[in-house]
Amino acid sequence: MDIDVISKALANPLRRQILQWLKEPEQFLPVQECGGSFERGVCAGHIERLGKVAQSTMSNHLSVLQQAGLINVEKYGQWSYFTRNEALIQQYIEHLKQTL
Amino acid sequence: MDIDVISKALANPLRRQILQWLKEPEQFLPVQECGGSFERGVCAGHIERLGKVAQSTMSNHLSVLQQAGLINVEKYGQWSYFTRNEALIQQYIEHLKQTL
DNA sequence: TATTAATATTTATAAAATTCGATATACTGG
DNA sequence: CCAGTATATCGAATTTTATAAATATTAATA
Repeated sequence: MDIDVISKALANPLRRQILQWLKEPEQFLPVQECGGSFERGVCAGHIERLGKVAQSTMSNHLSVLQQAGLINVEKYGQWSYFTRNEALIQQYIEHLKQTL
Repeated sequence: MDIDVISKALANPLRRQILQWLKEPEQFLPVQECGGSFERGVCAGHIERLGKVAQSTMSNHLSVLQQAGLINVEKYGQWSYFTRNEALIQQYIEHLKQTL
């Protein structure tokens, strides 16, 4: 758990927003467009359409979150499915409680 | 409580370190150099000596923390005494627990 | 009042982060 | 193999952040 990398990843409103989208995707996305469920997570394309930035920009944000360990990626075919890393998120909050 | 400003203030290792120094100053500073106690907080000069950066740099970091509301300043004579804003820090952690 | 000390502000510069278009890669279906 | 789709990476432009020297401000003191 790299506190510095995580803190920097969270120091951006869109990246924090992405984590919220991933928390309750059904609240933001039509489930039928995602193969009927979000079991595998949310694919990059859908996240891109929620944020109003270029595809490469969103891809970069997802990469930053991933490098911080805050989200996980699994690839199925041509899609990348993103999910929150709840364990690390909780660990980070716990760390802040102890050290901040 | 401006989450974005706070998150950005915390996205810097030295600023997080400053919060730690202010948490337990007696662990880092000789109390006799501070008028016998840290009741008023820690003055800028001592914080500057703990961090190995220029005076203006540290003053700027303190200003960023202050603008985020994470620390408070009180001036006595020519000194500025800094203290943690525990309430806001806890509020921020609580906010993360709810929204992150 | 002149001097010194503590801190803040200004200014300049360098480094890092953000954004996006273009391109590359990888997979799918025909 | 080719065309289309999804995603990642590269390169450049722009913005933000970090740093420090120089200067300004404010208070204490000789």
